[in-house]
Amino acid sequence: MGEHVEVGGKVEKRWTRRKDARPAEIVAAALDCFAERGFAGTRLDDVARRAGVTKGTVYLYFPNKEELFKAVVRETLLPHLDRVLGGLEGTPEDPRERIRQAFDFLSGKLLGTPLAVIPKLVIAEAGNFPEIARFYLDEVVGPVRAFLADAIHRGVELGHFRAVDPDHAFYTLIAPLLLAALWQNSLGPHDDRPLDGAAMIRQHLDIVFRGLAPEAPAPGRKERLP
Amino acid sequence: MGEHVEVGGKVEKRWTRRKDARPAEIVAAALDCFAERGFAGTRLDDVARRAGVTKGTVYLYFPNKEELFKAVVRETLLPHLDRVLGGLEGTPEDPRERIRQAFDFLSGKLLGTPLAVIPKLVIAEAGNFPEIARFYLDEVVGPVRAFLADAIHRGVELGHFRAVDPDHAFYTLIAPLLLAALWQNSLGPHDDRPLDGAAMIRQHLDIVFRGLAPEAPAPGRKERLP
Amino acid sequence: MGEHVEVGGKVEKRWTRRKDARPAEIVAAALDCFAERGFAGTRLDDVARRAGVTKGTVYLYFPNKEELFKAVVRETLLPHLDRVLGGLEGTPEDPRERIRQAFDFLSGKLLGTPLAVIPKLVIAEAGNFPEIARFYLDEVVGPVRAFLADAIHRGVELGHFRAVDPDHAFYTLIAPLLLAALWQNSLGPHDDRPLDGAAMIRQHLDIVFRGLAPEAPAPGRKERLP
Amino acid sequence: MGEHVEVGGKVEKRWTRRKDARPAEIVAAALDCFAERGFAGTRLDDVARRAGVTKGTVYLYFPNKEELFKAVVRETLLPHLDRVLGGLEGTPEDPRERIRQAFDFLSGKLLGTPLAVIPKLVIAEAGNFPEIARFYLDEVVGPVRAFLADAIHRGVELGHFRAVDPDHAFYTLIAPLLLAALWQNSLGPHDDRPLDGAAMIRQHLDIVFRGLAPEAPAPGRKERLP
DNA sequence: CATGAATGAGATTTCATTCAT
DNA sequence: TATGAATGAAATCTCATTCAT
Repeated sequence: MGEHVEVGGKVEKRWTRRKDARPAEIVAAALDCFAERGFAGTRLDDVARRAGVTKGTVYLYFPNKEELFKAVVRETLLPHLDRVLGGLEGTPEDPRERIRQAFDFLSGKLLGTPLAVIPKLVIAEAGNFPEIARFYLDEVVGPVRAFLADAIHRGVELGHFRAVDPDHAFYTLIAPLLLAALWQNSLGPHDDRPLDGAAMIRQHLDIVFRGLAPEAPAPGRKERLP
Repeated sequence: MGEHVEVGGKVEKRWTRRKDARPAEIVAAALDCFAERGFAGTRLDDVARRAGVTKGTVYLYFPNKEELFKAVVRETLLPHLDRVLGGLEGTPEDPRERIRQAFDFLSGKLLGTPLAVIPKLVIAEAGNFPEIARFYLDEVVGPVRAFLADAIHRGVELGHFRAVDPDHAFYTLIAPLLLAALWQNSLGPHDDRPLDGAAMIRQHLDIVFRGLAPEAPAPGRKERLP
Repeated sequence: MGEHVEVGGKVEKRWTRRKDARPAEIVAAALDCFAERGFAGTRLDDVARRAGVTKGTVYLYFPNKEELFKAVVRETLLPHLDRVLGGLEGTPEDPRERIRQAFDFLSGKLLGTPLAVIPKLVIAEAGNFPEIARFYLDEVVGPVRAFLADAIHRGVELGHFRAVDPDHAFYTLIAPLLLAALWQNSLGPHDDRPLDGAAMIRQHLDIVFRGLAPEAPAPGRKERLP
Repeated sequence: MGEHVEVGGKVEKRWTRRKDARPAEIVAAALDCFAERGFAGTRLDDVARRAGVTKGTVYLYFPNKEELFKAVVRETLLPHLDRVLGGLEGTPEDPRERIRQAFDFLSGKLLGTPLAVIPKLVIAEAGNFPEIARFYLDEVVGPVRAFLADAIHRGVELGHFRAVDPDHAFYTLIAPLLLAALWQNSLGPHDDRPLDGAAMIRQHLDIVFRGLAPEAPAPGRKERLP
């Protein structure tokens, strides 16, 4: 048995000690695997190999597969949560601006980043991991829904929007963003027509803002849509 | 245990249940299991038990787990496909009516029915079953997208809609319906706020149709929105 | 892969169905293994091979190794318990006769039978299986101790024995029997001097009965010791 | 973490504990673990933790688990062997006194000391460690048996005892002592009736000595047994 | 000397699949 | 057709052992 192994095209020594880096590397590798094959479909051997370690090392940092899964969701989400939800707390008073800014943030943070696989993972495994489902509801869905529904609500109150149910409108607003994230990690790669998520989202907001505009052609109002 | 029982002096088959129903029962049971736990997370034992048969019987009708999975998706989809896609071929010339009618159809066929778990299943397993992914793209996504994008396109041409990209607008239209279906089979059960999918969809169409309406200045326009 | 396997020198078909026989065969095989190597030292593979089945079959009947172990102790003990403890309920009024008869029974049931490995097993694994320890105390040690201590007690009351502590005398009585059982399954096989357990026990009872005889040379008493 | 710490202005070795003590500490810790869980059931990690060191350190002193086990039995036994067996070589000519003194010694050295777990360990692992079995037979069982059997033999020759088989009588004599040691380290802790080993042994010797006493009537008899 | 991260062989356990009945 | 005992490959998990620091 040789003294060296090839990892990602690079020859490395066995027995390299990198305590601090390991857990994060394993979590990253696991995220990829879980996203590709789901929880049950992922073999710890694959996670280990992808992380450039052996199975034993995975168990050095995570007591079992289930805890690794939870760690993956949490760890992948947590560092972004503050920034994303913090990003929502933008200043603009105008509800449309608030929403648009939030969407810029969300789509920037979500689409095309590894974070985008999390929704798929959570949706797919909610049945097996109620704990994760609730965590995601509390920490992600809840705040985002609160922020957007509140913005819509204020838009209605301030006369920028028609009288709509803010909670239902929330789905109208958010669904295409989520769908784009799911698409990229499921059917997208098998589809021949590529989806330009950012462009789609731009037009989406445009349509929805017009759809939310007050009934009467409020005289003197200037709709500015980029 | 013998193959026959004597009932009232007559020898009868022990299992009188129509044997032709068996495969369908197994598929139905499998759909539930796959939807709950995913492909790899589902044990054939569970499928069998839920179908009221034994594992061996499953293998009588399906050569292996993978084929059972494909059968589930196909069989669950196929009997609806014609009706749904046929239903899309509704007559109304007015694009908004066409779309509205299609949505009535789709949400009626999807939300709250066992069919609603299919999208989740396909999204979750697309990585493991490219064949299924392509089948779903070809047989479901494609036609629906073609129909809706075409309706939008014609709406634009006929002056009912503003000039929008029909492919992108398709996502704006369809996303909340899909999201509702996913929600019901993943996070919904863990959320304390129930989602009234039909009501949401109604308002959604309302918003989108207004958002697609041509620029206001054209006087003499008759917006008819229920 | 051949259609036949060699089990115990005999060629047998694979896939022989013997539902009723299996659990007992597995328990018997496991008893041997556990007795030889202890709980942790026993590989389920060995148990399976010795029982002429595969690992999977073991798990068909026992949920895990621990339950198999408990089953082994219980099942090995239970069928003998009634007979052994029942055998204690001998009729003779004379305490010495009661005790002697009980010892005949116990040594007949214990020495040289597979039952003899149980004490070793229980002693060795009491630390890991408190449940087994208590079971053995309750079901085996308790009754035997009660019977013998009671016989001694009555012997004292009736004037057949000196005034001794029956509980302590119980150890004097029983220890060599137990030691013989332990010996046969541990050091005995490595010793060059074979131990004739039955003979040893005979002399043991002789010594102890004399040692328990009342102080004064009770006139007219006839000690009959074989 | 540096190898040195500054204490009161002076640089001192961080680990001031005598390094010579380490192996003994590890052996002591291992004895406890092996006694509790058996050889295979003991994790080197536990041994290390109990000894206040790390696994690596164990390997500094013992080439592997098996050697550690052998070392435990040997090291635990050896320092006592001389004293115990030496103690047996007591002066008294009277065989009963010789035996009683030996028992005082043995029960003092065995009961309630860490030495008492060795018999359990040896009995439990004799199957896996024939070498240990033979070592124990040669170094412990042999000398003790020789001493006691010889004492009994001489007792018979000198007319202090009846004509008995010394080898069998050896078991009658020693069994309760051994049983007490086993009991304390296996079932005893799970029993609600505590065993006063010393008291039991006292009465035991009393009974056995009486049981070995020559037949009353024959004054001046000299029993000679082959 | 001592550490403890990393290893990898081997154990337990699961479960899709087979096949005698 | 239906069963379910039996299989065996592959998964998860454990832990004695190694070695860079």
